[in-house]
Amino acid sequence: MRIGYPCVNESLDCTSTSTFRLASYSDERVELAVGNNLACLQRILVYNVAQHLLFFRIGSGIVPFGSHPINTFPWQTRFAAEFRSVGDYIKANGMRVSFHPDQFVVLNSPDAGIVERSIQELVYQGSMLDLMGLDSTHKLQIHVGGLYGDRELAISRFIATYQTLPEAVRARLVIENDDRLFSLQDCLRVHRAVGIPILFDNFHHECLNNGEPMAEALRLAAATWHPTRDGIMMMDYSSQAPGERRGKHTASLEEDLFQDFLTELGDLDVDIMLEIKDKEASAGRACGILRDLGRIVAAQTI
DNA sequence: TCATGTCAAGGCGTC
DNA sequence: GACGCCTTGACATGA
Repeated sequence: MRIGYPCVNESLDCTSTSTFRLASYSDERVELAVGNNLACLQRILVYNVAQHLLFFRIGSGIVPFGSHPINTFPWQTRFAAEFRSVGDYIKANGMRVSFHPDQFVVLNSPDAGIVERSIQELVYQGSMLDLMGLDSTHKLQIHVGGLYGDRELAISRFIATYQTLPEAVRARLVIENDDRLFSLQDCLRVHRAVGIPILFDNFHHECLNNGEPMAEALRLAAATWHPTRDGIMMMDYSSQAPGERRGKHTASLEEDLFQDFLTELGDLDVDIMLEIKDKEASAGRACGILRDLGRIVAAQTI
């Protein structure tokens, strides 16, 4: 079991997603930004290893306009050594990483242009994992997409598009149950059609479900992951922000709720991404709880 | 220097 | 049809 947090480290004075406006695009700015972003990503990973946080979601913006036609800078070759170095570090420390493309990636859109741009974005993000030399246990995480007033059609369009994806994307793509449109059961239908693993989100399941108890839902989702090809299940963990709109993520880990969740989890082995606003602070606390429970080993002193 | 508006990209729900 | 929300930081501009 690994614990992680997404994209941003609040303790370090750098960002791995620095960018600029499309209107001020230049190859020089791409080169500068990618160099800075990869250097910061490396620092974040070192920090994470020291804290024994071995799961990390890399931000989509490592390469500004990475899938936009304006970007013709050969960043894949220019930064091949840096990507490889990051990947080597990830492997050497037993880490696992993922990407979560933004909401603009909608594979089941009725608009062919949106689908094409979505595929290009997935190809871009998958190519970074390729450059890092990381296998198909490191994932690209998306939602099923929009409803467009017809659930059946929306699901069938996702399945049809999925079957046209490049193998490098398909091998890494996973779908996450969301909090408003596509429940775990919807994702299971997609899984049964094409074999795609389901990245389970406990908080979304609380918001939208078909009556499955949490423990059962976890096991249904975990069974969609092929042990060698996909690795153990990745999941997102969060809880409701007290007093806020339903579906809003909590600002800080509520330890009693996390303990309750671990009871539901039982002996299931998963990698947990804490989608909680204060990032590595809460991830560190979760790590401490699991260490006390003997679920993970203590961090190595370097 | 600081505050604030804005940024490639989608879709849903509300009014 | 317009707008806010998701979720979020940080770029870019103007005071």
